[in-house]
Amino acid sequence: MMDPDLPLSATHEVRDRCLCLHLQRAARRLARRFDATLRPHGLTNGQFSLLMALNRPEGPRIGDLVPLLGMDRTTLTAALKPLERRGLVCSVADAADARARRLVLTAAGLARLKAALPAWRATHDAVDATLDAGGPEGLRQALKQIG
Amino acid sequence: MMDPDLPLSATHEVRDRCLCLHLQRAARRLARRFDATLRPHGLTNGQFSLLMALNRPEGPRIGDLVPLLGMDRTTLTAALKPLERRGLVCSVADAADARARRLVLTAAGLARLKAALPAWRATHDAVDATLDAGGPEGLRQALKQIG
DNA sequence: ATGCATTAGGTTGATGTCAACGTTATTTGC
DNA sequence: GCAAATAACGTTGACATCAACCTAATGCAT
Repeated sequence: MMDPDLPLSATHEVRDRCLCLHLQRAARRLARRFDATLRPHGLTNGQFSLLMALNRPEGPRIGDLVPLLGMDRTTLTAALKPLERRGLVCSVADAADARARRLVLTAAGLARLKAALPAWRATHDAVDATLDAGGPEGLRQALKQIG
Repeated sequence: MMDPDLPLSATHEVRDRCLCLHLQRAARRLARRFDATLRPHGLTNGQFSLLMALNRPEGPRIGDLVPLLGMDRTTLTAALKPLERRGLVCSVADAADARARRLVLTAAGLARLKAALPAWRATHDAVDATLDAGGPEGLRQALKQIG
């Protein structure tokens, strides 16, 4: 039945060792956990991270967020649409560069963020506590090397 | 300008410490890297993992893959559609349970997998080599604790 | 100054992702 | 045996994700 060129051992190798698979799986599960925590506040984990990144003296441009969030520029454009529609974010033309737009938290967006912060912190502390080997900092370091 | 209830320090706390953000970001970047490696073979990283999981003596049911891939059951249903349409996977009714269906690699799917395996291995080895602190095994352990 | 590469961003199409809800089949409790 | 609970799966709707392709503005080099 099994193709000798693709033995079960290859399947098990991917299952047990593939960092891409392990990372995707852990990311999905952790995302669901944060999504559940943030749901009462009407935010997903990605929306929380994005909104929080806008809390600066000067609103960032889309391109500024790419290295921070690690997502494609066009993904960001799409992710902003529901937030703008819900009035949590608005974009203003950049004063110095007509190509760019600055992203700004609205009062509603700021209120949403402030309300959600304790939930994020509680879940985050709980996750941190489950990490022993190397501690959370070791994991963050390892993730930084991968990214 | 900045709301005193949501100071910059909170924003920096999320940016620097949020494991959810760090995990999502690393997962996106690594996914793009594997996607690029697998693109000549017409597969994404997720499709590769999924197809590889079907390489068993007896095709698994959808529910069997949920813990392995860590994704929602309905996500799996959706992910299978393009693969079935392209003739890489087909589903057959389970002999013992009329509710379930078994997922089976087609000959084309198997060929695709075999062809893609060296690319996966090369990229995977390269990623492994970039991890020093704790080594790849330490990271996998940490990810398992999170998931 | 002007031409051209670069940069910021948008749009489209395909796929990935999940919650909420519904259907059908199995199992379990009595 | 049969009713209720459970389990396996599908569909829908909303959002996330990226590659490929496009427009417009900036900047630099001559």
